Amino acid sequence: MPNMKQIARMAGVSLGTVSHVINNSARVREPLRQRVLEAVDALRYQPSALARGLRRDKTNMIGMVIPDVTNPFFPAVVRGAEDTAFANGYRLVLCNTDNSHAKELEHLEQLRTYLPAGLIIIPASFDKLSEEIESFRRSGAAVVFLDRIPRNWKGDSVTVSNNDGVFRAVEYLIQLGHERIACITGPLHLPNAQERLAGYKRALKLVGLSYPESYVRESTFDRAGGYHDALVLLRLRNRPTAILAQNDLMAMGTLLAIRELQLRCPHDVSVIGFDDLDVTELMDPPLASIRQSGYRMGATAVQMLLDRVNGDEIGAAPGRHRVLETELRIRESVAPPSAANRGKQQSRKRIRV
Amino acid sequence: MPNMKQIARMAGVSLGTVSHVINNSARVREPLRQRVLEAVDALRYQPSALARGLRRDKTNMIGMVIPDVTNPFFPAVVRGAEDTAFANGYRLVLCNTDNSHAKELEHLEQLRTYLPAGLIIIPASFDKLSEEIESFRRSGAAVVFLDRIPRNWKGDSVTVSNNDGVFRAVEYLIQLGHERIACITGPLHLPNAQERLAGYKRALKLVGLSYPESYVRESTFDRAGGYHDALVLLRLRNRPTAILAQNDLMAMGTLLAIRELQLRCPHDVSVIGFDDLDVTELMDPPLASIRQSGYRMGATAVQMLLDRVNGDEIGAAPGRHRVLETELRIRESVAPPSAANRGKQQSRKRIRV
DNA sequence: CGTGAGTCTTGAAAGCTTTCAAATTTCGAG
DNA sequence: CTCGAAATTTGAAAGCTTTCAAGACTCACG
Repeated sequence: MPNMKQIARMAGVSLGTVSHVINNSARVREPLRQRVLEAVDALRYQPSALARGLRRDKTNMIGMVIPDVTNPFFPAVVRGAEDTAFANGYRLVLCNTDNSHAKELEHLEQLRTYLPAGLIIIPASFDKLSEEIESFRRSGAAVVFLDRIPRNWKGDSVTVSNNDGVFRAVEYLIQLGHERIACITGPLHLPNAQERLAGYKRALKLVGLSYPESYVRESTFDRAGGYHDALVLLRLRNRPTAILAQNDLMAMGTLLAIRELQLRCPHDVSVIGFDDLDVTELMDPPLASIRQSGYRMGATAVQMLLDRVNGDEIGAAPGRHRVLETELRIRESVAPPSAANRGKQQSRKRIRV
Repeated sequence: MPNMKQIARMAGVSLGTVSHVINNSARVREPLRQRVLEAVDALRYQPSALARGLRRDKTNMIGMVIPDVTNPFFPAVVRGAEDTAFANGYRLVLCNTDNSHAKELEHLEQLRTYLPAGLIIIPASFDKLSEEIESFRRSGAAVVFLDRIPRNWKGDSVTVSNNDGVFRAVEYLIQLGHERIACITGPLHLPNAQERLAGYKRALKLVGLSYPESYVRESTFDRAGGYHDALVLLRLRNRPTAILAQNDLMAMGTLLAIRELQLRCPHDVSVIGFDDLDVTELMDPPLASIRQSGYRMGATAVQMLLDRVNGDEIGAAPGRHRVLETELRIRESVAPPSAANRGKQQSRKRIRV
């Protein structure tokens, strides 16, 4: 591991000059410049990122804090982030929180000691997070929230149009003739779950469809959760003819539950998910879904972060809030309600919320 | 961001003492010790990972170099690695190479300047890699190869029993009565693709089943590859009754191709994949697969790496080569060949390889 | 009370880079 | 050829920790 001193000696110049050549931080006359570059080449010198970070008070790392790479929505986000980070000379430190506040905190505290250029975070906790995040910003790191945004967050963020996406999906179901539409939500302390639920309610309200309270079930964003709550919904006396699951994993669980009860999708129950994972088109039946591009979210977040880092004044400009579009992808898991199920038509009245 | 100097002043001791308390690197009398700890608490002091790494010539980071998180097999590996890394106070820097040598090299060169404690790598290139890897080891980092191992690698590694896994799967197909068994392989410059192919050949040879050269198709480890080569196989005059795809993505592509040609799985063609991804049981039909646990691979790799790091002499002990078991998971995509297809029985003769 | 062996503490050096003020060189003009 | 301004180059300091040799204490023992 050669260092600058060796380069300086070999090139017959001072430390400062070597630094200037490497960083283009000052004009250096051509002959010297050449000698330095030759030495760098000869010794295969690479500056120590540690020493550099120590001196500059900032490294080229970006902390990426997510709940769990194993959840199939997140890898695309990570990839989008890593690609644009890499393209700009930055590296990603990946941290899984499992939605645990304690783990999140530990990751953040540790990350901070590396003086990363910034932080992309899909938060696990909301209220208690702010102090640690503030401490990050004070130390000069740019912070971008992704997918889930704490209410009082004033900085940069990237989300998708959760409300609208679900609204259009439910609207579509209604147009097909569905009147008994249920919704399996994620944990309602998460803003994105709330927004998706709001979109559901908005669509029903618009046409004056009512729904029993039992049609909305708060669950967890995984397959087991979807499976469990779908079972409950499907056993209701007044069984829904369509189920909107707030993500694809829950939708998969719903399909399993339907199969288990010997019902058929879409004949007996239509299902729509959210995310539009790659695999959903291979399922039985292929799953309709509200598409959001994780890749674009990750890429956008890092881009915003780098804009901040390269911008003149971190924290000076007001926070930007990017909202990416969603897109409804209809597949075979959705169909008009069958004659048998359509029977007990309900009168359209005001929704009770 | 308080530093040690401030702690020292506040506690009325010297820098050295603070360091000793924090690292337990020397006995410190209780009263001083207390004062230091109080100061640490009061100022919420955390040592700078950069300065520490610079001084110690080693950080608590582990470089994780993989082809692509977006490939559904890898997230489990990453997660397994991150979990055991985190549990031991280490952090993961994630790098995607897209199987490009250039990207791999750039990642490695950059990583090295951070003096990571170690490196877990699923290599993209093989021959040309050794120099950079050697340079890593010389700088004191432990290196563990995962999943794909260069021929001449003498250090630590983790793989699965590729050959055996495929052998048992093909054996199973043969027991069901299949005689026309095809194989879609990954790129054959990859050791794991070679091993899986060898397992296939071994099983056929054992019972003296021959197969036309056209039954082995080298493809890419993704859905598009599987789809494309399955189409070719399915259009052969002597259509195979079973296809072994060397990973689940290719198996999914195969299912798509079968559907596209209006054939039925498993009635017309049985399919077995490799990996046993979570989603495969939801597919149409549920996909049989040779299971390998990515999580365990990742966790094992980091454990081996940390053993090295904590061991006395890095590089002293000979390389350990862990081979994890695979397990055949039969699902509805596999059935005995139908009567119609079984017709043209072939005489069992020596295989030609 | 003096001494020597331990036991604690300390301060400085080292690890590698960036940056800044100061020193040196270059160059054009007179 | 000389001078002053402008352009380069330099060396030291700073950033924060760990580690090591050396100094300061403690304490039992004679």
